[in-house]
Amino acid sequence: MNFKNHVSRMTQYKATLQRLDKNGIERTHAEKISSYLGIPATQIRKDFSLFGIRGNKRGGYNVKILLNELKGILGLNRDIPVILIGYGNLGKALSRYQGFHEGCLRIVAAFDPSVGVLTNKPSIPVYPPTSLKKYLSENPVKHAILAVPDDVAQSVFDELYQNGVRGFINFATISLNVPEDAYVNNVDLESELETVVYYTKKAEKNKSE
Amino acid sequence: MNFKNHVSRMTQYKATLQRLDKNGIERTHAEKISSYLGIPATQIRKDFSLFGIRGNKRGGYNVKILLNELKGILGLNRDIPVILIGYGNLGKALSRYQGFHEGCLRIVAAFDPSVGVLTNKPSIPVYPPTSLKKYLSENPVKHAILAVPDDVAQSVFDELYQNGVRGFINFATISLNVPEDAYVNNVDLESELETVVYYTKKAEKNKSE
DNA sequence: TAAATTATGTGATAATATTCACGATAATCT
DNA sequence: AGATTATCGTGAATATTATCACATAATTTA
Repeated sequence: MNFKNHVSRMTQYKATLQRLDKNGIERTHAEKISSYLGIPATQIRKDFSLFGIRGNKRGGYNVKILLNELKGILGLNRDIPVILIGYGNLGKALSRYQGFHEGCLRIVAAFDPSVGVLTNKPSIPVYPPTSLKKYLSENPVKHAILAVPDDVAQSVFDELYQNGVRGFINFATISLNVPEDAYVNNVDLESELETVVYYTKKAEKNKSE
Repeated sequence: MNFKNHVSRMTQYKATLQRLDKNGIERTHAEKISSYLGIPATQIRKDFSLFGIRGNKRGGYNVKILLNELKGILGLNRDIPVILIGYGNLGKALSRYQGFHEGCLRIVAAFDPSVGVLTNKPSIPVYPPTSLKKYLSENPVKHAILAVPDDVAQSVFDELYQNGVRGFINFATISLNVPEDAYVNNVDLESELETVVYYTKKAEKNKSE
């Protein structure tokens, strides 16, 4: 079983529950979450069931408890340090990305060859790639964001893997050669936009028929 | 039928074919594409079959022809202008994103309230949000990238929709209320990174078992 | 305290997606 | 030319994922 969609939905549930919690809401239920996310309530319950989450017949779910269960399942109930490789435009954007400041994921350092010529003061420490090995031996970070050009992506990946990093989000548009005990989530922004073009055409056509 | 996965794979095939073409390669075949993308060759042929793409028994596919067919199916055989809403860090990164410079997708303008106080010279024209309506009446752009804060995402979406924009990629972490004839692709970077945490744990465990 | 109501939880069912198995055919070899 | 090989194309089989239908439990109402 792959769970690909399940897990992605679980993160959405988590985000929704965080919002509810922040707004001081104490109880919720599948229909409510459904209305926020557009995911059928029955799907939500099925997902919960699959991961062993139980609610209360009548009365739904306690927001704080559910949120903690979701965090536990996703492994997000502790601070997780992440390093950022590549401090170009995308890297900078990610290092300041709102979403990361609220959750438990922390970008703790960036690595980029242009470290000497940075004009604006970066919001996190930026080191030269040569110090990567030393850094990882002192700070055993398990997760990295690859925001580097395609042509160096594989070699950067290899070095990170050799120094213990196992989880990656990869913005380069090549598919990496990945050992079994590592995981890479490829995010191809161009491809995402291209699917938009396809579905938009389709949505407009459906409407006019 | 939703085709969600099919279409996303089709964009990957397109990207691979573009690379092959750029390298001057004239013929390819399903196994070759498979080795680049890690998608089974039989899946690739099945996808092609579904969209009516035919190759040559023995001899595979002509790269240029296949590439054109893929572009045609995806609607990417002409220049497609895209506007960018929100010229913060993420917006800037996207406007300079390599991927977009090679394909047929062009970010033609950005809109941001901070237009007056930009320090570095932007690579595309940046206008204040107030000129959005006028711009769209003169330039009927159909696609937009939403890189705005959560709290304004829905109202920005509504204004764009009212002025003819129908395809969106949305980086805000709220789910938008979307009319039937529009399409929104939500990209939640935090969620993407969270799934990495989950699967990395799982990959490491699998290995050690 | 019995009836009505609101939600959950899950087995059964339906819908989708992927992989397999193999026939067809074009290119190459002998 | 005939045999051999590489590769496609696709119906059938399998696996995965989502939805439905409904039994069940907690709460409220009368």
